[in-house]
Amino acid sequence: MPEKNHNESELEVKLSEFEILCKTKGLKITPQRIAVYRALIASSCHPTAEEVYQQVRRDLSNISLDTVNRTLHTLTEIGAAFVVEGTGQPRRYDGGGEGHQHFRCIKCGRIVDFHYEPFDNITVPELLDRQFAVLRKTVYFEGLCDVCMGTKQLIN
Amino acid sequence: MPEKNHNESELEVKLSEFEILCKTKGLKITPQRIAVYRALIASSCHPTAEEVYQQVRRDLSNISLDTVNRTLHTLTEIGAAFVVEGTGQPRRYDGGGEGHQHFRCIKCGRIVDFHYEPFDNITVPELLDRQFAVLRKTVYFEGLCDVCMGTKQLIN
DNA sequence: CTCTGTGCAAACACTTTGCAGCTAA
DNA sequence: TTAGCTGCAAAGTGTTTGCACAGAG
Repeated sequence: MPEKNHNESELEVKLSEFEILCKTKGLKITPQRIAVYRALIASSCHPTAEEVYQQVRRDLSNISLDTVNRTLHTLTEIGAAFVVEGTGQPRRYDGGGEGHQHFRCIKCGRIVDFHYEPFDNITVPELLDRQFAVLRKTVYFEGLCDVCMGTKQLIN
Repeated sequence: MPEKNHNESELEVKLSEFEILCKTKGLKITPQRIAVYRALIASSCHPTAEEVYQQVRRDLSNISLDTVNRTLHTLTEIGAAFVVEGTGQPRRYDGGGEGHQHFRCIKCGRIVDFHYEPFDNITVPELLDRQFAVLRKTVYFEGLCDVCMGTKQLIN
């Protein structure tokens, strides 16, 4: 699993914010939760539960895949993680950190991250904002990636 | 499955466009494909394969769920349908018609459609447009819906 | 006539659940 | 101490695949 260049302090900040969030929600702070969250934000891609599991195992050698699944789901519910859009199987997660957007190829399912400044601060429609608590705003594109377009042209 | 107020001619146009698309991609025009596509665009929500199946059965009483699944997948590949973002199980599909956006509750998974003019014509970043064929642009929000916020407050 | 699409059934992959022991607070 | 968490194993659920027949082009 590729890793990000997080500096130490940034990581610490995120972790303590996470612990506070857990406490707020009445969740206990367990080594497993810390490890899963840590692995998630350390990953630069959008790992599956399995991938997070493999990573976390390095520290907690006897954590179970179920716990990773359950924890990921929990993180998702408290807004500490998100399921990547347009997902097929297996589900892919995102630490929800820096602003970036996704492009997904409808043919091969590949997800390409990109960052486009103007999308960083989209305004939430008033109506929506009044009614719901918006935790995450994403712009999401779908279409054919370069590889699949190439393939297409060869076939047709 | 709730239905849209499509007028006849609009439906016809969509269907013939669909047939042309199929031909372009070298796909045969079968009653099953027509029926699935028809059911999909007639639905105002984001039906699951199962829901489409139930609908289609009214006309093609012995179509199989597998065919519906397979067809939905095919439509997805040719850009005639899309999988709704942030999907868990079961997958939900969208005919990709009118511009609208989605809000998804991270707690209960409910998907709320909304329409906000300014989001209708988002510009695709040049870099992306050069490299990929963007077929669909979506703004997608996640957070807590009114119901789940209410619940939350009662619990904590 | 040919080759793709369909229906059926079995196989899969991932996710969820139940329970007993464990652990953070 | 005690609610909540974890690990294990088993059960689900939705999706995919292989094959033979049927039907579109």
